[in-house]
Amino acid sequence: MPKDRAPTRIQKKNRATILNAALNVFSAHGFRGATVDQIATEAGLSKPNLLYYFPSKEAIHTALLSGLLETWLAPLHDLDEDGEPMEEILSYIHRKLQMSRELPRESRLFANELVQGAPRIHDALSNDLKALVDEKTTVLTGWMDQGKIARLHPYHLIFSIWALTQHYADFDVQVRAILGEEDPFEGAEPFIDTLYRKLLSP
Amino acid sequence: MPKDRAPTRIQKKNRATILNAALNVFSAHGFRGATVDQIATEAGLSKPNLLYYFPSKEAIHTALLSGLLETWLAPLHDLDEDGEPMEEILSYIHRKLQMSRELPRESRLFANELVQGAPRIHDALSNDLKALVDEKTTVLTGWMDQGKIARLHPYHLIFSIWALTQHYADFDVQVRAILGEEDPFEGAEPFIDTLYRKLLSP
DNA sequence: CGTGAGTTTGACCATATGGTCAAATCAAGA
DNA sequence: TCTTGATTTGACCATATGGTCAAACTCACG
Repeated sequence: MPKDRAPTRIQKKNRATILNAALNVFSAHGFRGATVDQIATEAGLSKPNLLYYFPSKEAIHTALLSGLLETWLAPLHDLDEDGEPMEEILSYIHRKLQMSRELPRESRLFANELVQGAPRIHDALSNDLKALVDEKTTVLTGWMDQGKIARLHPYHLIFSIWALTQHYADFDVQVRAILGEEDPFEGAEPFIDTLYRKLLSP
Repeated sequence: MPKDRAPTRIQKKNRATILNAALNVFSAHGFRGATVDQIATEAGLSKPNLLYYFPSKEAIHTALLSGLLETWLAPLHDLDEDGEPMEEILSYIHRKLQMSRELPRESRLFANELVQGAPRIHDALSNDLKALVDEKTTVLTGWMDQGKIARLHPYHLIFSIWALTQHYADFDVQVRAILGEEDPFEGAEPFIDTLYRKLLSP
């Protein structure tokens, strides 16, 4: 393995290449379904060379997940207590849908992990994620108390946003099998927007 | 393999046992993540004995999927063109949520398959599923034309129902990590009900 | 250049896994 | 009870897979 000094030019490039290749493979096949050889080939490296940069398959997966968790939660993080409630929420939803459109691999990486019981990120869920959600539901409840948005179960409101937006990335094949040529996001955007405008109107 | 005469008592029992065990294992680990040994152990049989009833791992998986697809689509099938629109749709949603609660393994079996691109059921999606959805969206559009429910993109309306209801089965760990002790379905039921009443009101 | 650290790889290993087979055991009807 | 087909299994096989290692090769820098 590379010493833990400042990473060289080559180390930087290869680590990034590997993580990108691993994202392709893990998101498409899940942890168990992905093979180190597949990732190595995808990255254009030999297997031993890949294992020179990461000590194990598990290490690559962990590096990916923890590196992407922040990105994944950023939209919710940005929900601003001091903003205009309806606008803030709709903007959050918009950013979330945008992520499903632009980062479907990341969405499926987490989906794979969650569907199988999140064996490798259970801690992050009950700690970081729960903390963030608790913080933001407080904000939502505040807005409800002020009558700015309709009173709803704040946790389920957030779940619904996750479900509706991530569905288009996670179950992409199904959506496309039904819609045919039509671009899923074309119709999803106004549909979801309408849905939440109606739902949240006080 | 058993001859294709009328199945014996033992054949019936063992096939059922195997499919049930396989549902446990496949839904928890995905196709690639499940092992024949695991399924055999779960079923209380030896591996060769299990392979006496099904010719391969793939065959078990296929048998499961095709056997459960009907069950899975039944609620949508039951959506009755001649019923009262709002009531019909809310009833469909209710049945769908009930399935997430009572058949989470089945939900995750399909979720696993879909997230990974549905390599083994792509045909069923573009044929059976698409046909059924097309049929029912026609009904929905009819109701919209009559002004019985709000005008919305009918496909996305159905997607939203799938997303919101199956989320509770597929991402169960995440939901529970955030809700803690609270029963997810306790709050989900009224939340989703409210959501669609507001959304569908003309 | 020369040299040592950083990088790459062919060959290899242990284990896991899907699947096979012949022999043994069991069950039910004549 | 006897016989025959159904059922079960221990032993085995080929392949796939995660991971190791020593030797070879590159590259940056004095």
